Amino acid sequence: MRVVFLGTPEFGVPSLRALKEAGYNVVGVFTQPDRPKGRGNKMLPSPVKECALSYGIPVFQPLKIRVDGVEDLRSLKPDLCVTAAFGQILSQEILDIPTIGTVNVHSSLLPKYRGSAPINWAIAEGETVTGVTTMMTDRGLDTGDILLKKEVEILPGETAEELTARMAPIGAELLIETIRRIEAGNCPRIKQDETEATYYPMLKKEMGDIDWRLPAEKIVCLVRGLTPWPGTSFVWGEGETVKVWKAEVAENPGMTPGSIIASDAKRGLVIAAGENAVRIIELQAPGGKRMQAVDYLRGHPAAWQRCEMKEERHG
RNA sequence: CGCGGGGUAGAGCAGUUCGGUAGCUCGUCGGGCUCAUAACCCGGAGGUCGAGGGUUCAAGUCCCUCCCCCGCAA
Repeated sequence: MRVVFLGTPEFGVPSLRALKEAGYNVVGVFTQPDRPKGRGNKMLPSPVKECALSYGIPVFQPLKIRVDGVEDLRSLKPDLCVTAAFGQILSQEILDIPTIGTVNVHSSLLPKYRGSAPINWAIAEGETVTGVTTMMTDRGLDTGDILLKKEVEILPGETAEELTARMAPIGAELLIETIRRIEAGNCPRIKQDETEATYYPMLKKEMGDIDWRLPAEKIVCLVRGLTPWPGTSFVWGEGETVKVWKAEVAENPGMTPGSIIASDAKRGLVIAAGENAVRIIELQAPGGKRMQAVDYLRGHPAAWQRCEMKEERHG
């Protein structure tokens, strides 16, 4: 069976690797073009590209696969296409190429959390269980028929980064099982229940702006869900943006949201929220690296003076 | 060469403008006080100031080169 894999970030790597190790004939890999990344704008290949090259699989990086990737894909004569966090929308023309169809590995329990950032959103919404779903890709956004699902528990305090790393191999395993059952002709295939469906948008930088009027519980979940990107932050005093890496719910003696309840090395950094308060455990100041909040306070003994929070940030 | 911030004791920082004995908070070690404590008091250890070169009587500080870390941009 000729398989073409489409994926970009780290999440897809275990799936690609699993296909190879299960002995499938991966005849080509599509991934996002190398883009200038990081300091100095160095061009960096995607994790999936690196993995593909290590296996000697031909790599294709069309800017828009539905425009300039169609012929390449067709020439590979795939029986099956597999997508895992590819990052581009497939056209019907593309979907029609593989004879069996296109299987997508999606990191939520569909039809919940459709969209490009299901793991982040599941955590941000305070879920305790999520999962991976394999589905037949169709024209819609994560709307295709469900093949197999596997639940994954979200651990207390777990960040999107940690959970993604944990779910990627689970997705890979489910993918192989899915393909085996497709080959065997006994793979379930059920339509998604549209009444149960939820869609969540792409992550944007501004989503990480902390609104202290929200309940502390909500803010803490947002911090976990948006780690490491886009991250959560708030503005401290005179325009200094402080990034929050780790936080927990603390008690609020009744102070107004955004005011500082504590900021010393003994009690830590505690800020009042709409309900309860948020203790910031790990933070990152401009130009600095992430550090324990108490460490930051040691070097900035007057930090408490800059306590006017901007409460009217993004409504 | 995309833009910017930074590297000083185990941790976090000040000192660099204008060269002149290496400082602060915390931790750590020893001692003391207390029914007791994340409290308090006294004392000690711990630093090639990222690396190399240059200027100077004298460089953490001025000049040149390099290395490393971080933010923006996705």
